[in-house]
Amino acid sequence: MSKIADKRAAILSAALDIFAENGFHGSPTSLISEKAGVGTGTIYRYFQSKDDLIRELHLELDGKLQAAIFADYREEVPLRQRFDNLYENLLRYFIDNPRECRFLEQFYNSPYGIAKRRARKENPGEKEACFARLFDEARQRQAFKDLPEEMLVSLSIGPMLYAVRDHLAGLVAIEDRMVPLIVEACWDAVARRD
Amino acid sequence: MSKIADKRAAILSAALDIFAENGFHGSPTSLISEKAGVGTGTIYRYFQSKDDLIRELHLELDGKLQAAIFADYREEVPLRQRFDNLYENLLRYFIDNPRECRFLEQFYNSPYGIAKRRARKENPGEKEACFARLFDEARQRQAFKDLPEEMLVSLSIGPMLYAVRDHLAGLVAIEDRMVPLIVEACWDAVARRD
Amino acid sequence: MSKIADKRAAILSAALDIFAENGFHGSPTSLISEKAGVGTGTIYRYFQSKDDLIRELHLELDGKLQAAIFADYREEVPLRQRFDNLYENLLRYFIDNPRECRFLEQFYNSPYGIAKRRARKENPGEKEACFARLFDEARQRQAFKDLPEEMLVSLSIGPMLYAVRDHLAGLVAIEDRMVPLIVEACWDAVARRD
Amino acid sequence: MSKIADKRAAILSAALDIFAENGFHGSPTSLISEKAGVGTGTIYRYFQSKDDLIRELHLELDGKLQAAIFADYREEVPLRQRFDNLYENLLRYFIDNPRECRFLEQFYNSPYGIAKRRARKENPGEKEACFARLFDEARQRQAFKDLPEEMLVSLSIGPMLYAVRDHLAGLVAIEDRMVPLIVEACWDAVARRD
DNA sequence: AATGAATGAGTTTTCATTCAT
DNA sequence: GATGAATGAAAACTCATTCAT
Repeated sequence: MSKIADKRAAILSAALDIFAENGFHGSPTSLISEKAGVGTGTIYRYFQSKDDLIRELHLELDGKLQAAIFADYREEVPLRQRFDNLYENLLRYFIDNPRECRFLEQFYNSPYGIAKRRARKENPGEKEACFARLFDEARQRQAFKDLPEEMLVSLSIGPMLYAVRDHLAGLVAIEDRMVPLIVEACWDAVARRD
Repeated sequence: MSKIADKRAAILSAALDIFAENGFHGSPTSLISEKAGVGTGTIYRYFQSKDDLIRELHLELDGKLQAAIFADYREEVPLRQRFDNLYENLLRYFIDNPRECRFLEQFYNSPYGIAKRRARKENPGEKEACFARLFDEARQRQAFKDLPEEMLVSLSIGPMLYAVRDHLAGLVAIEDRMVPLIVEACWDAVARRD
Repeated sequence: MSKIADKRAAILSAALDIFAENGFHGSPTSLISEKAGVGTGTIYRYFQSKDDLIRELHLELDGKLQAAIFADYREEVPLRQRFDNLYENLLRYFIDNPRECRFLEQFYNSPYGIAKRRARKENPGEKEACFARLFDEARQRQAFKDLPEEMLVSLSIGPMLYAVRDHLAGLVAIEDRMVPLIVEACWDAVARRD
Repeated sequence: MSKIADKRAAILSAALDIFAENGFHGSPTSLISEKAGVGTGTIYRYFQSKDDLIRELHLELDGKLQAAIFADYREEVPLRQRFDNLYENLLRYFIDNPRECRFLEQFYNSPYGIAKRRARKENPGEKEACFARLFDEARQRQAFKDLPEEMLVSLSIGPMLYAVRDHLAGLVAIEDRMVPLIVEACWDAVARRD
């Protein structure tokens, strides 16, 4: 790891801490540079602006998140098993990485994130495609409710993300035994009842 | 409607517009007063500070939201009917009032809102109690999954709020025919499968 | 006393209280009108501006002060007796009227007061003339130090005003037995030593 | 002198000028920064707030003042000589440094200064102790009037400070030959008459 | 390349004054 | 005459960004 990468990484890590704690607007760049152990000007050698730093941080975290979710993904296993695998990975990643979760939550609720998601919808990546295939297959098998694919994604991910949000806010406690039940809730939300 | 209520209402409405659009921090009070058609100082005749304005706006909207949800609520109808009634009202309110939805989403994700929700958990109001009774009854009848009440609330409300969030972001379109299906998704997320 | 005089007097009294407590700049006119029990606009029916209110209040208090000092003044008694009489009256007035003292102290240290005193020097009133005669007589009799009259006034009044200032600030306590000693200090400051 | 000291000193000097002229409340920070030739934000790099700037400026000036007063002080010379030395130094310092005098006058009449003086009374520094010893010694020798030490300080300093105040206001002119007479007035104010 | 002092536009808030009622 | 709601200019202070070193 080069010196350059070190500084960049230090800035991103400090930014993550502080954004997760105080939000984008409650986080002066001076605080970030201080926590990162670099000069205030140094941020601007690695990032064009604070906004750019936020977007780059998102890219970084989004990559890690996808890697975590798809770490042990296998297309060939049965549908339900694939679903459970993805959602459990997602849930565990957020529980284990609260800073990342808070940042991403914030990001996707901000103008930055809304634009990003719109762009991604137009131009989906490999992982999104994988997700889409899963939901498409389920729909074709009549396993899911008769709703558009994007709606099914929202509905199935909602239970988990709300549970995590309240867990991180200290309003509920997700214990280990609850993990499968939460994943089940995600499936049940979109599964067709017989 | 008196003159006094007019100004206050104009400020609250302008603030709602602008907060929903730009977030709390992206909304200078000068923009709010301009949009409300009042002087910059006038905001401070009705609200002690910008923070106070945010909190008062929340109170206002929270009251309206609760009124909308419980508009036609009847304790005596069957459990599932009560559930469907509440969740459909909630969904329709947010679809019909996107500014309110965005504001509340933001509020409950901010330090203000997290504190508020903690306080409410300690000291629940009448409506919360009503909600709690519903979930308690369902659990006693073994209708819901074996999870703490708060977790069930998070899980059941998540599908809808995520669907609405994406709808308001323009990523999916909630059509009228989907409303019962979304409500069903909320129920299914927490219902016990036989 | 007419209604009109009542309101005016109420405003002046409230202003005195608040100026003495908080200083000119720490005293919003709204606070003054509230304490006076009148509308915020009413002040501007009796006074052209806040500055004007301050100047008028000064005039009022200055009149009262002079009346108090000269209440029992008699030109025909011996010099020293006249001096003691004036200075004791002054000291007692300030001890008994701390608000007035604080206001006047402030006033004479402000741009308003400095201009006022310059004007008065150019164009002395009856009481100033009386004072001047006293000091003039003393100098002619070689009773006072060889200094200009105004300087003698400053030197002789300084001990008392500093003692009162510190008394009102709570740093020293002027007890009754000290009054003659303080007056004596004023005399001694300017008296020629033999 | 480093660059950093330059800016700080420029701000303090500009602030002194403007405070002395217009008072604390009549001196916007924007005026200070403009006069100092720095940006508006720069003040806040060196001082936490305007209040802090005022307090720091006081500390600076108070230090200089004490240094000037005690520049050639010697404990071993006779009492009267020590007194004359201190008071003449004080007088000359104020005549030579009118801005400093006006600032300090204002400061000690403001809430800042009153608190400061109370604190100093509780917890006197080295110079105050020196002053106290002088007055104590004088009282034990029956040289001074039978009054508490603090009162003697007020009475003895009053003549000079009033004379200086009126001198700086342009109402009297202190000429060089008057200096010993003014110092004598200070002594006479508190000295016991035989 | 890295720094961090300096900047000034932009933000919240106050308050003397006005004017419609 | 009296009111007090409304005003907006002006104040203190913040912080993303620049640039000389």
